[in-house]
Amino acid sequence: MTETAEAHSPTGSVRVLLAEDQGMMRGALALLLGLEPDIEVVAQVARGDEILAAALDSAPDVALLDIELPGRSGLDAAAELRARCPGCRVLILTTFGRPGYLRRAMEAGARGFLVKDGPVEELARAVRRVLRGETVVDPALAAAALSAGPSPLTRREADVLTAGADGSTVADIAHALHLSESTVRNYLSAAIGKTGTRNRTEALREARSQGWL
Amino acid sequence: MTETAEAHSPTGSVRVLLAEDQGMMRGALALLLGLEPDIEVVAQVARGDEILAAALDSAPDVALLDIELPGRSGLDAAAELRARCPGCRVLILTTFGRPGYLRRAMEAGARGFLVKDGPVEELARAVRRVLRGETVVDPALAAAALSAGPSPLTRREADVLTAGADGSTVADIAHALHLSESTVRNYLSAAIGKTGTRNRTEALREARSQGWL
DNA sequence: GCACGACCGTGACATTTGTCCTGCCCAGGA
DNA sequence: TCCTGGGCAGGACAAATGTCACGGTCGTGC
Repeated sequence: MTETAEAHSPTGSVRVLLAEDQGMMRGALALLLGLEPDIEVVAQVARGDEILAAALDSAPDVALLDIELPGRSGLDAAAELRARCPGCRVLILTTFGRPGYLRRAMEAGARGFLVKDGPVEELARAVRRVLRGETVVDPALAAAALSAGPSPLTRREADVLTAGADGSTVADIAHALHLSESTVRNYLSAAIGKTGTRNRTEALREARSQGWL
Repeated sequence: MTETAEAHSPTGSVRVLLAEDQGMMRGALALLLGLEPDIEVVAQVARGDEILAAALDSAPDVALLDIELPGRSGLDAAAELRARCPGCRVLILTTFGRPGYLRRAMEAGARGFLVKDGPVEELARAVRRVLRGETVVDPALAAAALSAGPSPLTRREADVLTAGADGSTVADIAHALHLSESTVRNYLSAAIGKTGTRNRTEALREARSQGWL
């Protein structure tokens, strides 16, 4: 007995949940997938914190999740789905092929990782492959993710870095995180050192591009 | 005689050029527009510097342009099309409804300005309205753009700000722009003052959110 | 001609940022 | 048990950043 048979709804049509914040993108993808004879979009959400409820409600076979969503990260939602909605396979669909994103997606139990570049046809193909139990990942990206290793930043270092992303001063960050200014400077210095950069702005860029935040 | 008749190709089908860097988005929109019986996508490009050539080649009625494109800004391309391809109406399609973007789009001769939020149906509707000679702009956004006034930053202030966006030091910027470090600091200070912010990072954020860069 | 503003530069100065070293507490592993 | 690593904090110091006052050159417009 194949995995496909288990996962399929009896009608033979793949039930897909779509989570994507940009309205036009969401609508376009939904319409597109809906055109495929064997695919049916049963739920659409624009926020990360609406994913779980929608999934429990509509029991999709595949959840197509953007990562950067308002309310809750698609990666967090993926982990949640894994626990609360085991029949549902997660396929991550993201703008950025950051090594750290891929790593975290896999750790969260995602079955596939797709970048928003590349042709649209890949989307339906990936949905079907994931449903068949295959794992869908760009090999080059996978290699990069493996070779890069996990994030060298500690939880607090990442916190401080993101808290300063908007141009906040050391004092601002210290206040926001209930830390002393000395501590903030120490974390920032550590983050700068670990990223091999020269200041917090560069450190932030590097950490972001690696998917460490 | 209506404007529509002038602009239309004889077949009665609207010829559309699509410029959008994200592959999946581009493909999805092209497919979608292609589904409309009266619309035909005659050219697709992923870079800003390919727009003009493609337009001259395919003579579209409407050019659907993203703003943030590699190679050349969609806004610059719009101004170019206005001069070299007068029969072609420009419809800007962008992620961010920044007041300054709208202002510059209109100054560049765009006939419409659409944000990527909002439903997909708006897209085909906007294409048709632009072709009929109407101007398509979200009224709330238009009001914001008008009330905000034009950018207070001079060309050089904007240059220096963007050159420092990646965390470059004063010395880096000075070298990149062939300026003295003192001059760079003066421009930076001016930009910080005009944006009412406390440092270059905040100034950059503010200038970006206003569409001044 | 003159005022104005954009452009470019200098130098001095105060503040912020980044580095390094020290110390303490606590949890988990060898 | 000791050792290590994370979290937190203080202090001293050098470097980068931001401010200000000043001077000069252009072009545009009144």
